Amino acid sequence: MKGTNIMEELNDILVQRRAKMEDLRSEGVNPYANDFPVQHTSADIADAHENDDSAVLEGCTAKYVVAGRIMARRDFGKAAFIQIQDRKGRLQVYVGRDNVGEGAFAIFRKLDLGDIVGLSGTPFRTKTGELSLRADSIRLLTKSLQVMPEKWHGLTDVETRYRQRYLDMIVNPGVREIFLKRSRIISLIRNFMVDHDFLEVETPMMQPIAGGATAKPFITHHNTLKMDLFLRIAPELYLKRLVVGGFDRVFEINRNFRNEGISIQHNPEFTMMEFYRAYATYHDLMDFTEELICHVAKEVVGGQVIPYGGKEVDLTAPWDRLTVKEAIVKYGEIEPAVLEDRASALTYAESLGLELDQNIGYGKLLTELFDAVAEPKLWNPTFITEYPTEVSPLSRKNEQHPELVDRFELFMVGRELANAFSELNDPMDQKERFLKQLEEKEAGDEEAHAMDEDYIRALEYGMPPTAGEGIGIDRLVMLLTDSASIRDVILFPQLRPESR
RNA sequence: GAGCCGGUAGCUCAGUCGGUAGAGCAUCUGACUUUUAAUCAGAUGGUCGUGGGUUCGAUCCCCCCCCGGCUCACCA
Repeated sequence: MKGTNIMEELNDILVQRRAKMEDLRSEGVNPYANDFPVQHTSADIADAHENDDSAVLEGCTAKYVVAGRIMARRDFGKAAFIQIQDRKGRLQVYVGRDNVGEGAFAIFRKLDLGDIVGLSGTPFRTKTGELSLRADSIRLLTKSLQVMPEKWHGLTDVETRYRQRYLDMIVNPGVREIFLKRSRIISLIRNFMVDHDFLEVETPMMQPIAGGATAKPFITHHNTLKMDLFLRIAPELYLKRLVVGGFDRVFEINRNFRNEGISIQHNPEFTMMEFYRAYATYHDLMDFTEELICHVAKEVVGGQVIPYGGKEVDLTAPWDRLTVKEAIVKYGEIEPAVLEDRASALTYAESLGLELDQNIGYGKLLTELFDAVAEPKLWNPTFITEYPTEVSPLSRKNEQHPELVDRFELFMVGRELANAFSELNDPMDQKERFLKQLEEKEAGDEEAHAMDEDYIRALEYGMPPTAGEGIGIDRLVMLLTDSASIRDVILFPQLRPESR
């Protein structure tokens, strides 16, 4: 039988809800009304009357028209207290038969937790002192056919929270807070950049060559062009083309996609801000980054010492600055000489239990050591400089030490938050670096950088000396919202499809 | 990709040393016009993640698979 009734698959509560909705319809109540002009929020009432005592409110004739979802309900036969939730918070409403009328009250009695109502009323204080609204009218605006999670324990199952984020947002106020903060953080960053005369731009998400970083890309296909495209792993090469074109202070806040593992700090799509500033060096960007993040933290968290993971992070400037080697020496508690030649560094790495290719380059070896020994211990913000040229195909070489590049990464709470360098603008050098990367690709490194001929051509027209940086926005939001997992700061984190 | 842990009512959880399951909240019926997890009386609700095996009998033991979490690997 084709038309198996879906009702048969529903539990009793869901069947009841649907039946109630039909009842309401038959009584002439539209369960999906669309004609209620809301005039106030819960916050308007709180803001206006939080300091009024019951005597003052007794004479108050102000009328408020609000709407929201019923989150709690305490019935007393001919009256009830409900709590409604709107975008600003919760409001207690006293609904009495004598105030709203017998007909409206009879319908109100049939409403469920989760239903959305519109109502009007005047403020008063209850016997226990809670600022509330005494409804003089109430009506159903939207029927909820699903059941709200438990009022006390709420929704804690992480899988359901991520899959049904809407429900998570309804019942977990902390989740709302995080995403309100996320929005605020991004606004603050955007305003800061614009105030410093940066121009916001949008560059391709679908790219014929996935450049600007070393990572495995997602592949997609354009039917009409009959060509594969890559979802971008970074906007870098396009933004630098804009610097060549004369937009010499640009930034972009947008998604990158990397086809790699998922973890507590990695989502396949993540938000990054990249910015480029001509006539600046990576030293300038260290100061700029300090200023930017301190500013955002002050606005969002209220200070420079912020809670994270049960501890505190001190963002007070100036931040520590160490070279890669200094950091390994400091946190590995070794003699500097150990790192001065490849062989002794490799012996040291093996003593730590690192499994490395015997042919690993000296530069790569140093960064492996740094990741193992120093990164997890960098709690307060620290700039790390003097990265090997070998692992930095797009960075400008240091003029005194060409085996190093003018680059820093910023670390906090044991993880990388930003990566910046003085840009390589010598097209010949750039071409050689790309060729070197191609060799590595042929040697089996899937993530080696691809050759981008047009980018070389752009550099040949001349790119002014420029410094550029990428800041991981999700990780910054994690830090400023004291979130342990990147999934807690991404509205819809990537999950496998729900099995049915 | 590997290891460990988990999946029982709408939600939060307990439980069965193998004899087909309980609580609280929610829901339903009734009482109640100032409650704050309201209260009181009664009631309903489950293919115990999926499939297979062992067994007289499996939600429980074994195996495969699915989904999630954490750790590691890769990376930002």
